[in-house]
Amino acid sequence: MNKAEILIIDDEPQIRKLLRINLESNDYKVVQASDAKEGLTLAATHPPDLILLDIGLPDKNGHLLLQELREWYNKPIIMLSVQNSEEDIVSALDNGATDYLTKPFRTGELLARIRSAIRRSQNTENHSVVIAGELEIDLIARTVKKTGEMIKLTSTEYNLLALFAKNEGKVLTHQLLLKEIWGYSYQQETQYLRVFVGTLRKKIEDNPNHPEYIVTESGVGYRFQQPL
Amino acid sequence: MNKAEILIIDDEPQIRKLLRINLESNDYKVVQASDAKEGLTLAATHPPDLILLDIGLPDKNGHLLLQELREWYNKPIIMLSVQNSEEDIVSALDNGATDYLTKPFRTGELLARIRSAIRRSQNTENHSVVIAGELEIDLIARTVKKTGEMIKLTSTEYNLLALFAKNEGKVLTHQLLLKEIWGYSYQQETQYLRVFVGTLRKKIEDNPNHPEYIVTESGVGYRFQQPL
DNA sequence: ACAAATTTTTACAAAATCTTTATAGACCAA
DNA sequence: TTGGTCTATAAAGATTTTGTAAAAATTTGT
Repeated sequence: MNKAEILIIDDEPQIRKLLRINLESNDYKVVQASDAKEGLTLAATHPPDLILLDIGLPDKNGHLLLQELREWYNKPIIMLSVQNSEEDIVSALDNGATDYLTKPFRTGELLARIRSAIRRSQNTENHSVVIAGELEIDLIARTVKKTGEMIKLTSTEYNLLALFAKNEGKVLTHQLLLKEIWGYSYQQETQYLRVFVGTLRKKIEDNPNHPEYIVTESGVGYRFQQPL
Repeated sequence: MNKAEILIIDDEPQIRKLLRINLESNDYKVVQASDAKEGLTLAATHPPDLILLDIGLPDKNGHLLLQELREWYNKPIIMLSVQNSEEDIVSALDNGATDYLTKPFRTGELLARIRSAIRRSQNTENHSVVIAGELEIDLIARTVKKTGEMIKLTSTEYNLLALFAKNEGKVLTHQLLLKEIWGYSYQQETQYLRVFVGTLRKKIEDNPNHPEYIVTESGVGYRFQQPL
């Protein structure tokens, strides 16, 4: 199981330090930004599993940053703020924030709310094991088996296959795939997809020249499906 | 869009009344229970879209009821409690509560958290499928089936068919079709349409010489319709 | 710091799709 | 019937998209 990655966007060094220590000791990988600009860049180049976003940033209002992030980022965003006004809370939640905590917060509660948010975002209506033909993809254990045999995948290969498995039968566009796996700013790098779909097919298809699991939809993207 | 239904499980009549009035004036349908037993029965016989669950119930601890509900109910459950202890909050969230608010709560915030929870839970199921005769066009998965068999279409063929399907029964002019599929500057290229309507008919019609799904309206355009 | 594993680039071949051209048929009005 | 307009189909050609191998760069683990 890979560590979940959390991006902290907050300008107060003490808060960042407090958060980092608590999160790392709970087995999260932490990335930090001290202003909106840096946060946006980090989120776009390397999408985290959850964002902790302070409202009072020096260079941009947190509500605005939330809206900008929500244009393409759909994993959890938990807002932190010294503001306890109802207006702030309602606005944040209606703009797509997953949760809202007022500072000072209790770290145990914050951690529980983070666990809850990540759990829900991974449980998007999918079973923990996806079975397609001879393939078994265990989304909790992060393992893949074919006819019972374990298949060794690199991290990126697995992430790609898991995304496919969660959307069995649906076409996933190049852009969606790139956005989800590599990040918002990689949407033009379709060559990455060709390479990684290629290596995945070599590992999971009976005949990589006539793929049955990952089929290409020319000009659109790829589709993961039950073999015929 | 039907009204979302909310089940309130709380033993204090004043709180129930306050909640009911607020929720109903925000266009929710409200069902009420005053103890755990009644709540469980109501939830089971007529599953609501969201449950508001008070922790301090007379006949059973709310934490326990939460666990029992979560064995089968996977829509949002928001916990309400006079308890503000971190232990309570963490326990509730880790047992699958969607959110936790301490009484007295601000109704605006509660309503925002309810909207947020319902929005997220509904995001997972919106399959729109157009059915015409033997044809099934799944606009999300981007698949077309005829008598259950998948039909392989190229990107442009699919785009064209999807546009037809979204406008079943209506005549679509050459210009509109060309503009939508190829772009504004292709409005004179009616030959494109002849070619692509031709290939589509070969793939979806029983007898392409006597089309039933895509009929031509000479001099005007084409119409997609239910076969007679 | 080094070796191994993985990801990112680059280059080119192969396949699929789209565009264009050519030809023929259908329909209608004079 | 005849000429004109609109439509259908096949097939060649041009273009775009995809697949694959392998080198270069980066990351990871020891």
